[in-house]
Amino acid sequence: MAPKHWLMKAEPNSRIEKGKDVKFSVDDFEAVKTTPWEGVRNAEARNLMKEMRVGDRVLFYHSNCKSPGIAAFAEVAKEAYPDYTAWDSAHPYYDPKTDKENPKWFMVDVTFKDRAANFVPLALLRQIAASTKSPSEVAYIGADGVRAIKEMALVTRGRLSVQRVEPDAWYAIKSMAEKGGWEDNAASASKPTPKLKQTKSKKGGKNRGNEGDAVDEGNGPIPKEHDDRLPPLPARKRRAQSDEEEMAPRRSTRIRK
DNA sequence: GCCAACGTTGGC
DNA sequence: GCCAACGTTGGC
Repeated sequence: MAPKHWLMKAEPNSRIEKGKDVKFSVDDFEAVKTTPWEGVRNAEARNLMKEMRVGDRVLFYHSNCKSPGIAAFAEVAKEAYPDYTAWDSAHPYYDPKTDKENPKWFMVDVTFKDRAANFVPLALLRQIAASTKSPSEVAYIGADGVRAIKEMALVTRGRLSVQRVEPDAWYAIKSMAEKGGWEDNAASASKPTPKLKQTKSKKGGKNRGNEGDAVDEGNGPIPKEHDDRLPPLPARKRRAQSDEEEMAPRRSTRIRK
């Protein structure tokens, strides 16, 4: 049967969690090609991964960064199996409440397919979703594309790290990634992003691929775990209600305002 | 099993 | 770095 479509989020910027860098950018993804999508600690996201089948298509999304958006296309390479990182006490997403007899968390393997020739910023998707029709630059996605984008979980709820995507939305985004056509700043329309003159040094050889703009997280060297033995840490890594374990009743440190 | 407090997600 | 939104927790 026809492949289904999904969206999966990863963080392109370095962030240290329990001593490990959870960064997983499109460049990291392209370099490893296939990765276990470990670290998902949210039940709904996990359930969606269990529905995935080999060959399903995946939008690879850059999250929690300066220019969030769709950076690449990928494919499901292996169906859900227990996420062993939940049992590794040294792992950032260790979950002491689970055990091997009765796995709670699952992951799939995902294979990198193509980089988006044009990074598709969340801001553009929001802009499309906010209007009744697409901006003229992306008129080619048609009414169906607009409708489907309006309905994307990415736009309507945001906080889920693994989402279902309907085919029309997938095709619309695929076209946008291929054709582009929008102004660079259309994406950041609502946001005052002063762009400096581009006298900048053109990012030297290492094009980080964020055509969206140069987020560039500290050009740090790619984290060592890039050898094929160590899987990178993709996915939303938080969502772990794990630490705390049995102790620590909720403490009220909340001081807002 | 309700629901308010709490913590996390993640855009901005 | 702020903070809105929202999922989770746990007291009752």
